[in-house]
Amino acid sequence: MRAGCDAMTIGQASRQSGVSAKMIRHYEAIGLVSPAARETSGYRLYGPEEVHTLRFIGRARSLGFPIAIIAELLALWRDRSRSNADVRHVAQRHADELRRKMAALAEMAAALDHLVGACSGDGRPECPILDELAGEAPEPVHPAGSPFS
Amino acid sequence: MRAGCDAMTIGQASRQSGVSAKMIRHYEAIGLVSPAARETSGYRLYGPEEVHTLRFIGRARSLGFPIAIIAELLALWRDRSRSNADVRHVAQRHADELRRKMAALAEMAAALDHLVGACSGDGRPECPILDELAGEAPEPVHPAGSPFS
DNA sequence: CTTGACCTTCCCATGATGGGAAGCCCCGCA
DNA sequence: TGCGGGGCTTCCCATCATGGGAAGGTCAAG
Repeated sequence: MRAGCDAMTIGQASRQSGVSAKMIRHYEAIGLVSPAARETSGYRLYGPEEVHTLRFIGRARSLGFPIAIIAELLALWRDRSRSNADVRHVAQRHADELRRKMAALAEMAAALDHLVGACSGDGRPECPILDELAGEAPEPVHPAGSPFS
Repeated sequence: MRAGCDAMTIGQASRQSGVSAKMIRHYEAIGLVSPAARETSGYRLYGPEEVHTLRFIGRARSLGFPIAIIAELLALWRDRSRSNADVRHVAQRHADELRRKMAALAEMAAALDHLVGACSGDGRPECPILDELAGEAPEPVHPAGSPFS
């Protein structure tokens, strides 16, 4: 494929990659992608190669990878002598992180469900939810351990 | 209980409430709590009432409530003519939000698990994870006649 | 009086994203 | 050739909750 024949502006690159122009500039500013070539006017120029990279970044973002990890993935992507074990390890660590966050949310949701279940919602002022938040829980939800670390 | 007899500094209030001094000042700055009384020296002074409020905030935070919603909860807490239905509704909405976030994470984790499962991690450069991120997915989710398993 | 712990305010950083302003550029149309 | 509209540039600000750290004032114990 001949490069340089189908250069495009940031708006077109944005549309083709699914990454907002704002984000493309941001990724350049923080060094995630190398500075784009410039038109004499100062406009950034993107070729299919760059768009491909941006799409890679977009997909990684949609999987929740943080920018720092995406930088690692990009380096591995470009390194033809990489080991897929390294890539797998990075992905595995991120999956673990996602599960950690899920567990934290699940814990909150469970506690919240319990409170909501304890509140009749019949329009009176008495409210176990507020009582619990105020620390005046008439009965401990979990017999041991306060919600604070 | 008589108020004003056991005033304390921000550090003590922090220890008793479990909310960091930094955050206590922040909550005051953004108007979540009313400005603390001041010692002649300029030190903030907190009584049991304020500490109680801070603990309320801390518990709500530990359930993942955002500050804006905590402000609502505080108002309801103080409103003796509140309806527990209102409180329940606020809590319910937050629980829904938590579940929404959990679902998003679960989706990412599932996709990631699939990729990790497809990568042998045997040390060679070939890596389905990078292939997928690059958009060169060799096989759809259900392998339809692909040469590699 | 010194020392050390504690307090004050102010600024900055996180992480990823977006909004918006001021100003330049480019293309098409009359 | 001139103009208008849309796209591009940079720069600043906001989110959301939290913390780090500096410069300087205060207090209590030794």
